This record gives sequence, C-alpha cells and structure tokens, in this order.
Amino acid sequence: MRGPRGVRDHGAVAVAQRRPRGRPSEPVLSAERITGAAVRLVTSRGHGALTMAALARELGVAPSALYNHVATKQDVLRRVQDHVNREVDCSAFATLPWDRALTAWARSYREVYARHVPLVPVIAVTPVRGAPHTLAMYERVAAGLRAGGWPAHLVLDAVVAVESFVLGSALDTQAPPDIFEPGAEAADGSALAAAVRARAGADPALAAFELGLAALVEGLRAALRRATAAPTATATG
Amino acid sequence: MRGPRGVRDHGAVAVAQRRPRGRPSEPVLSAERITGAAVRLVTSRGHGALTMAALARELGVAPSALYNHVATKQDVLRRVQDHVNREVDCSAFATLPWDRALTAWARSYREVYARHVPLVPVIAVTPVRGAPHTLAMYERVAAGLRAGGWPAHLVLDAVVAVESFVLGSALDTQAPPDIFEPGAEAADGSALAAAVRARAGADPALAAFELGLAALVEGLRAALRRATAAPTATATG
DNA sequence: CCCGAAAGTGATTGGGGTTCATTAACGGGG
DNA sequence: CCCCGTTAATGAACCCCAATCACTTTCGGG
Repeated sequence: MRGPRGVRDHGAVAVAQRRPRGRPSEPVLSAERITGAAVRLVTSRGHGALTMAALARELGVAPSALYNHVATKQDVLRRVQDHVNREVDCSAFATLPWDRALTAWARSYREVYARHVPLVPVIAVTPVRGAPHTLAMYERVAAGLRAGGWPAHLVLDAVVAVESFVLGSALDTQAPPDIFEPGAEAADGSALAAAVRARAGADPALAAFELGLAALVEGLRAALRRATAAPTATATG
Repeated sequence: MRGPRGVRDHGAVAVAQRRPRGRPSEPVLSAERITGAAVRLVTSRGHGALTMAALARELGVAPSALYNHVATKQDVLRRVQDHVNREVDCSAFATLPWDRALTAWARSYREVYARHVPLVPVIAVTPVRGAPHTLAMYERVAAGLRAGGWPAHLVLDAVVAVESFVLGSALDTQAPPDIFEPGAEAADGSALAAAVRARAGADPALAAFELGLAALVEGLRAALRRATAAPTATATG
C-alpha cells in the first residue's frame, strides 16, 4: 500500500506502474529506503523472504536497480543488522551498577537476536565502522563498564565474552525441545538420559541462559576484583 | 586417489569411467561413503566447496544419485557435523575434576568449531538422535558433571550454557581484527575508542574467550555450591 | 520366474544472486 | 547554453546450486 507496485493495468490511473526505461526524474531508491524495505520484509515475513527479487518487488523496482545503491546481499544484511541493533536495550548502564546493567543488556540482546537468528553469523563478522547503531550500543556498554571500574584493557574482552554467550544462546533458542532425547539405544546407566529426564520446565533454553548468565556475571565480578586488587594483571595459573 | 573418478580414457583400464545406465552390480554409494567424501571435501577445500555437484564428482557419480542415500543437503551437513564432533576432546572428564575438565572440553570444542564455523548454526538445531558421536560426547560430559556432584536437573543447563558460550566464541574467531575500530567519527571521549586502544595482544578473540571461560566456570562452581547447600533450589532474586 | 524395490544416469526445473547492455535524466564546466 | 560524463533506472541475460523426474537396469523375496 506504499509504492506503486500494483499489478493489473486499470488503464486510467496516471501513476506509472511500469516505469519508463531511463533514469527517473525523481529518485526512487536510496540505501536507506532499501534498508527500510528489507527490515519490513524480514519483520513481516521472516528472513527466508528476504531475497533480492522480493526486496525489489517491495520497492516497485527491478532487482538490478538495487545494485546501484548496495554492493551485495551481504551488504543489505549488514544494514539490516545495524538497524536491528537499535532494538537492543542498553539503557540500564545509565542507572544500574555494571553487573546488573550487563545482565539486563544480555537479556535484551538475546531476545532480539532470537528473533533474528540468521543475523547471528553476520554480526560476528561485521565491523562496527559504518554501523552507527551498533557503534552506539558498544559505546554505551563500554562506558558502563569503565564507569563500573573495569580497566580499559579488559573492557572489550568482557564485552566480547558476554556477547559470545548471548549469540550462542540466541542460536540455542532455535533448538527443538527434544534435541537431547537419545534414541532407543540409550544405555541404561546413561547420565545423559537421566539428565534429560530430570530436566523440567517450560523453557529449557531460557533456564540454561539464565544459569549461564548468572555464572558469567558472577565470574566477571570476581575477575574484576582480582584485576583491580593486583596492579600487574594477566597472572593466571 | 581413492575411487575411480579418473578423467582421461587410457583405454585398457577396465574400471568404468562412465557407468552404464541402470543399477550397478555392486553398490557405489552409501550414506557412510557420502559422509566420508563430504568430510574430505570440507577439510581439504573448505565449506564453500561442499556442493552436491562437487560431492557427486568426488564420488564419481551423478548428483541425483546422492538422493538415494541422503534426503537433502542439510542431511549431509548433519552427518558431517556428527563426524566433526569426534574431534572434540572429552577425555579430561575421566581424569580431572569437573571444572577443569569442563574447561579443557570447552577449549577443544571451540578450536574444532573455529575450523567449521558454517556448522555452528547446524549443531544448535540438530537433534542428537541419530548422531552417535555427538551423543557420545554429551554422554561423557554429562557423566563428568554428575560425578562432580552436579544434580541431575542442572546438568543439561550447565552443558548448554557452556556450549552456547563456546559456539558464540567460535563465531567470534572469524571476526576481523579491527572489527571494533570506530570510524573517524569516534567522539573524543569515546569509551569504546579508548578500550580499543588499550587492548593489546596478538589474539583478542582468544583473550576474550579465556576471560569468559574462566568467569563462566567460576560462576558455575559457585552455582553448584549454592545448589548443593540449599536442598530446595531455583530460588533466585 | 516374476515383479516390486532399489540404485544408478541424464535431463530438467526453479530459484537466487549478480552482471551487462541500454536508455534516459541529472548536473557541472567550457 | 550545450555538451558530456555520471547516475539510476529497465530488461535480458548468466551462473550456480539444490532438488525432481523419467528412465534404465539390477537385486532379491515370494
């Protein structure tokens, strides 16, 4: 209901439904419009629906026209990913102590990427350069950790550690509930089978995430204590 | 140098280089042979080289013949993934206390999947049913945790938590080294820019992994202490 | 011995990303 | 003011890849 990508030719309607051949008088596309349409497509019909053809259709344009504004589909994905990062809530770093803020951030981060699993392999590889929202997110997190007493040389390691856990957990949300169900060949004394039977709860992926998150943050608190107590760090045994 | 997928026709050599039309007298393919060829392809030429056509070529067979033994390419990937899991070293659980064994397992696990990043989204979703090596791995880990004193209902949560962190970290190994480099628009007081400058070391991804792993395991030790001290668990605030 | 199931070949389909020639409007410099 | 390089659109390819289908031949159980 946005652009003139209507199908049938009703005749009288003036607005071009098939654009003439050359460069249009007023611009039809832009990198921003493409990103917006891609986000719309993904949120409404899922990542499987994001094809260059569908994107072009959404914009009322020939597929090849897209390549005047984006280099490749990976490029589109990078833009979508940056846009999605806006949804991650970093506000807690302004108000809460670093460990609670980190926990809140991780929860939000996981929730967002659980809805965008195909972007997980993208974010892990995409530089923040040219991804303003992603940059803003990291900036807030880094500032929060610094304010919480973390030494500069450890901030990124802590951020990356939590992020790795979050993204892995986001992948895990896609696992079928019976993923650990061994077949009939499960041995009688199987510790795995026993663990499967003993595990209760509606959302096992969430339980694992919360257990791991609490453990990770607690461990980071201890690491920070050690790092600030001993002046010369990196002594591990 | 294995199968008769030779190219030129040397004349005298008997073995068929183009197979006749119908069903061959002795079977050419099997699910195992396909898996083996797929693993060979992936390890020698990378995951990008694993196409059904290349796989068929490797086996000296028409692509469509593969579908008599595997359902889909995802199926092939699942088999490759199970095979790859054999490389993960779980031996420490037999000799070390659970926390050190878990650490060793995580290191090996990450190392293996850093070499097979495209399998990370596969393992997260694949049921262990019908994946014997994967099953064996989890069995050993679960047994090790049980022996270390973990209550049955928490074993899988702990395993999944560590696994999520490991797989996320495996993805992170693919990140370019300057991934956090902000552009020229980095504000002067940017905590992120400062953190980037302060971070030293040849392998930042490894540093983040080790920091997170130590923290996670330490936190899990604490969680276990709490869980075994208080009989009625799941009290979190 | 016969006939359905199984396991190959070869042709084909369908979809997806990307490129290329072409056309036409824009816009800065002689 | 016009001219010409740049830009942005169309439409028709191209290539790769997964998967299917019709067909052929062999296997193996009743």
